[in-house]
Amino acid sequence: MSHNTKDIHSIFSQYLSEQNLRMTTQRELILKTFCKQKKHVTAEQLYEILKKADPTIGHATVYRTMKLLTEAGIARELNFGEGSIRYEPDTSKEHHDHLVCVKCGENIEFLDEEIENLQKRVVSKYGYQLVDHSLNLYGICPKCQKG
Amino acid sequence: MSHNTKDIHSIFSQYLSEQNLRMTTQRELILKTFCKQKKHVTAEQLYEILKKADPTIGHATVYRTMKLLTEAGIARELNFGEGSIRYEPDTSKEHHDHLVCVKCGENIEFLDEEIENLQKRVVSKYGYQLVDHSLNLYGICPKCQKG
DNA sequence: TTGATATTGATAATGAGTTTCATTCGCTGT
DNA sequence: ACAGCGAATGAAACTCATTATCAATATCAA
Ligand SMILES: [Mn+2]
Ligand SMILES: [Mn+2]
Ligand SMILES: [Zn+2]
Ligand SMILES: [Zn+2]
Repeated sequence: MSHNTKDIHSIFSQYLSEQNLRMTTQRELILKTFCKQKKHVTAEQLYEILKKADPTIGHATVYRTMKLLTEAGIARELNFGEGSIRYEPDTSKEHHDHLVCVKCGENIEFLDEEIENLQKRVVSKYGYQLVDHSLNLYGICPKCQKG
Repeated sequence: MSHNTKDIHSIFSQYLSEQNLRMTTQRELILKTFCKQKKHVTAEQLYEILKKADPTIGHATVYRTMKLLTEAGIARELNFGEGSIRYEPDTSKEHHDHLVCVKCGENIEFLDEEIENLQKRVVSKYGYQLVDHSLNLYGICPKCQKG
């Protein structure tokens, strides 16, 4: 269920060759750096981190590559309504949704099988074919409730 | 449970006076026009509609007013990941979530009490205090499945 | 090694939304 | 009706995330 870096690298390579695209040193670096992140990062945040390893890397290349990683099923886009997209690895763990603190941004990943199943029930009730879903719960974390 | 236009107007008036703000002809027109909409509109779409009634109305006024209506509890912001915010009346019906067709944008409003309750269970499990939630299901509608 | 073509990074452009600011408006008291 | 003051407006400039353009460069199959 969980992939190591090598697996992910070959998943990406394969995706690229299927699309007649090429593996490059920039794409390798971005993939490696992205996978190392512990938190959900925006493209801009990742760009700042990448500049330390390669100061010549381009802004647009990071955006372009994150889009490719998403298409390849390696990254998942998260929209917490902040105005920018965050990314998380999509292959390293099971699907999950997010519980986000509106004060400090801290967030918890959860998976509720019952909710997942009920979502499927809603979708089929209306004859839709499920493609994706986005469930974000917004609240105040225990720490921020005190402060 | 449901409000008519007059109710909503007085809700807005009251909110404005509480905040030491003023009712204006622009705000009245925007409120009236917004409430007439059958679909979820973006501020930009509403601006285009409003220009027909008042060609002098300003872009910024529409954005500013939609924000006020949201604060007043009259409008609700929806984020379907399209890059812009849509608005729907928040007082005219019960809370609901959305099932959106990724092909044509058609969307269905649904309310699943079981899902709502399970969400509360998740939030309290982690000691958070629920503020809001956003559940969007993305799929392909029956019509688009054929095409 | 070569050549076709994909990729890159600098830069300009886009699009949603916000800020600024001089002018106008709404409201309260006269 | 009138004055005065702060709030509101519209035009235009601005911000911020993201995308498009394009000349120079890198990749890879032959
Ligand atoms: Mn996550
Ligand atoms: Mn709705
Ligand atoms: Zn917090
Ligand atoms: Zn459809």
